[in-house]
Amino acid sequence: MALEHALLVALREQPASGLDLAKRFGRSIGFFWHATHQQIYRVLARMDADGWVEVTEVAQTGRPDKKVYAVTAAGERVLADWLAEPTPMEPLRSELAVKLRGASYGDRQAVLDVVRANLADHHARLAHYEQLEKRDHGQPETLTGHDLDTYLVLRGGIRLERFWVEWLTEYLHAHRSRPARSPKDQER
Amino acid sequence: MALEHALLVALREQPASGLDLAKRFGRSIGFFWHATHQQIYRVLARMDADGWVEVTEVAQTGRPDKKVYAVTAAGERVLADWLAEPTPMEPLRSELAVKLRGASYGDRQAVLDVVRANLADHHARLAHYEQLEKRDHGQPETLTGHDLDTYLVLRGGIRLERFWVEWLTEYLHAHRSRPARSPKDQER
DNA sequence: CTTATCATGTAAGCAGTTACATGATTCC
DNA sequence: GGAATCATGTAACTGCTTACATGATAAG
Repeated sequence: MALEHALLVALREQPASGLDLAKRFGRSIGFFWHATHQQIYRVLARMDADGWVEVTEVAQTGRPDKKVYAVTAAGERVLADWLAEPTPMEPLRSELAVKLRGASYGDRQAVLDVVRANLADHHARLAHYEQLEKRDHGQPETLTGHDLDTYLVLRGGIRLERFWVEWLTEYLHAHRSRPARSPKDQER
Repeated sequence: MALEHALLVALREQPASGLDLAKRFGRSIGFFWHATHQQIYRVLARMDADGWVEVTEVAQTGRPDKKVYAVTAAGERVLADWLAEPTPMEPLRSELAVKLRGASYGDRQAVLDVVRANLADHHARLAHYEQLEKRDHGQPETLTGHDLDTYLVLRGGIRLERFWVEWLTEYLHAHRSRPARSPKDQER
């Protein structure tokens, strides 16, 4: 379970409310982690009870109050300890990969359409990430500390999207080279 | 939820018992899906109740009986329908990525050690997959149908491990080029 | 006047992990 | 005699998702 620790990292970058965090998890941190606001609220409440974070209620004009969370000294210790722990290799769990493998047990063309749709999504994301790279990280050679880490995680996002684009392209290409005998033929 | 469908794919390849499936999920299918035997037993029981699979009790000499599951006609239909459904882009959830991003909030050297350990694991897996490719798929140009799909999913496993190796190598290299001022310095 | 955004939460349920249990057999 | 493998399962728990609820303001 690492949502706690992902939240600690996010809050050390910048104290924030639950909804702020949910939004950030849809952006930069979201390259490799995702969480809904409900889950974030629950975990935040637990972390507060455990003394890892502290809350400041902030009144806003024309908007509901918000609870801004910040990491406590105890939370900093928890995070530092976790960072030094070994992380076991996590197995990827991909529904699309199961479909690629099982394509011959259904309508092949329909699966290829699903693959094409996913390929388009990954292309779009890759373009978006590459734009972020150009916009936010002008001269990466000069970066150090946390700024360097942020950049390198974005690099990971880019590399991951390239992995998807290349793999799905290979899949489509391999099946284009070996079409069904007749266009409307069902495989068997 | 796709474990059901992953099991349907596995059982269409070859009818099997719960433990057989658990073992297979540690191998080829395991490139992109993983499940423990307890989870498999539970899902298998539900699929049996739903009429997606049927059980044959097989007596064995010197071993406990086993229940061999096979996909029913209804199960085949469920699988075919699912294969044609669009699959939303799934966000990757990586604990290691969180550590990369948060490294400056702990002992940087300890995190680099964690990264090195993971890099070694991914190197080993990559070598293993490449060996499988060489051993099981001599001339890939000749493959068609399900054999081609199996090969292409293995290709995905190889590409994914390369992604990890390249990304983690980039991370280590970037931090080797920008060392702490003094060897025992703590970052801040 | 409706929709979207800000902001926080409750409730119900499913998916998945971890620990434990059983009972026989084969290997060392 | 002890450990490992084959084979199936129960029980307890955690993590996470989905649906729903509230109540205000800003934008179209």
